[in-house]
Amino acid sequence: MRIKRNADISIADRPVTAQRRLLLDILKEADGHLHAKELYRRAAERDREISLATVYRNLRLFKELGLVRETRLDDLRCYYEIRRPSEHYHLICTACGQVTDFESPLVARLVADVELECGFHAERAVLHLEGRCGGCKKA
Amino acid sequence: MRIKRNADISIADRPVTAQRRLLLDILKEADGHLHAKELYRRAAERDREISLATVYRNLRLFKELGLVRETRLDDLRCYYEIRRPSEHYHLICTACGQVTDFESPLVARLVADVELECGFHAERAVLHLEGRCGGCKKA
DNA sequence: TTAAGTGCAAAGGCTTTGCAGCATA
DNA sequence: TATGCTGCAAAGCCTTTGCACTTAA
Repeated sequence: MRIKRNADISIADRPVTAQRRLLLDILKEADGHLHAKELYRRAAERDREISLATVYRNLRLFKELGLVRETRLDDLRCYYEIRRPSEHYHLICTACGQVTDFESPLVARLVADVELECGFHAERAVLHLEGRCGGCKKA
Repeated sequence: MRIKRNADISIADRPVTAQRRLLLDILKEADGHLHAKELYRRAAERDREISLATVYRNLRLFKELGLVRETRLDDLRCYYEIRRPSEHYHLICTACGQVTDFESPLVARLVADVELECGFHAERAVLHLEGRCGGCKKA
């Protein structure tokens, strides 16, 4: 066992262990859309002792702290990505599996419409479009 | 074991067993948003011998035939509902758990925008808004 | 000492699958 | 007989949890 604390980043008031730092680093490098096992695989390349339980525990922590966003892009598992200032959504190509981000001002309008018409106050919109990306459309 | 075939409805060219009929009936009555175990629970009230495996197998069949739509409204499980002619989306109240349907023409516009701007051809939009329904907003 | 984090293994919960028996043609 | 559906039980997969040990303050 070796837990190395690291003071140059902070995760709320929680201790920053080497594992946490490593996981956040990988999430940032990956630019999103990692599932837990893939994150674990990449982390294990740099720290052979890290465990899957630690990955899950910290993903949950990051999520609760708002550092990371969890989304279910398929029916198998959750995907995680560093939370960015602006909300975005996903395009999922059912042919090649590629996941791309997109933004649209229409989502905010839709949320406003729903509040007016249904009285429902939305705090989060989960939106992804499934179909064929530019490349696969041609093929 | 008793498999009773029933000719007065059809499921593509597949045999309509008593179990399939029962499951479709319950899905129709429920007006959507059932998860597999709840569907099983309700089915078992009328047919004590039906099995959870049959529920899952037939949900998958219905899904493949386009009779039923599967959506993950939370991270635990999938929810199933009879597919209706017009596409709709869901409002999920994080306070009381209530799930409501809504439609919006903005989704079609968004899909068109994405096709123009990103070259992505969407075949399905998965959209739900999480927040507080009218009742829970006041409380 | 006290509170918190970790690895390991076991357990949970949802879903799928293997198998033998039954149903229909 | 041949194909397809079913129930049951077991297995799969993702995720969480219990426990003992380690770390840091």
